[in-house]
Amino acid sequence: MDETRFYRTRQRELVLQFFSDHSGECFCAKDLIAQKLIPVGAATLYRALARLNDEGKLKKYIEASGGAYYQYNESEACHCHFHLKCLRCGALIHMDCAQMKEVQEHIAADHDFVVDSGKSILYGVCKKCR
Amino acid sequence: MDETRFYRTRQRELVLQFFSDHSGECFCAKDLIAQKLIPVGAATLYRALARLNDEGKLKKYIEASGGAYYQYNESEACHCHFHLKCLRCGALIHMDCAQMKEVQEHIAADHDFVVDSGKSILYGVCKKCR
DNA sequence: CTAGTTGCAAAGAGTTTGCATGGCG
DNA sequence: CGCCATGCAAACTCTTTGCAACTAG
Repeated sequence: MDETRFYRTRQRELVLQFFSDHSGECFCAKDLIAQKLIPVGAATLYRALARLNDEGKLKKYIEASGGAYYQYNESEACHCHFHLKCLRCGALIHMDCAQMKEVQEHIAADHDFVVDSGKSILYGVCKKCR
Repeated sequence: MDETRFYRTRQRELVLQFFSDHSGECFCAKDLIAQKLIPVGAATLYRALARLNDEGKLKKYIEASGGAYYQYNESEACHCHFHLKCLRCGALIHMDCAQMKEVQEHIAADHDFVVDSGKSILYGVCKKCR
């Protein structure tokens, strides 16, 4: 049994609370620390982000430049939810679309690959920036 | 006029040659340096990769962990070429598939977003790892 | 010869880790 | 109380930059 129990601490609550208050927005650790958006030590913040991501409460994205961004994850179960990220303005668009589910099925059937839409971001150029 | 002319140097030729010889494979700067795959100084390698990417001769990808990977760019025009990356074994699968072209058209038409397949990686689990 | 290029080493940026102290249960 | 979590600072990793020597044109 490798049952480890975790404490519910003020700091992790603060982090989760912050993201919950800014649902829909993305933040990277660097900014959260530099702008002191969450009153928590840097190391603790990194540890909290990693754990909350593991727990599925936050969603982690890798941005085009390679930086890690986090966002509050409201819809755990949605598997037809892809993200579109504009390379020009940086907008993150949530694409809830039934047809994309078919795409996943196609890839699974014809390419033997199970896509995790939650971890995949499609990069391109949005309407406004074109 | 800010016309800067560039020299054709042995080092940059070596880098491009290496990628050309390993067309279809991806490498990150770190590995190229650590394994001494190209007999060129680290700084020079980084500078060469950046420039060759700017020139369009190499293609740069950001991997899930945030690391930058480069690949020889043979077909500039191919826009139906997506990549599948296995989250377990790390395999990078090249998916040349006409149906994905339709997907891009769908996203463009219905979501007003032009996807750059060369910059987008779909994450998931490959056949072997399932 | 002139200006871009190399390579070393040092500086940076972002993230992780070690360890003593603090706090949840 | 035991054990996990915190926070500081130091360590790390990957990448960029400064600079003197070098080389393509």
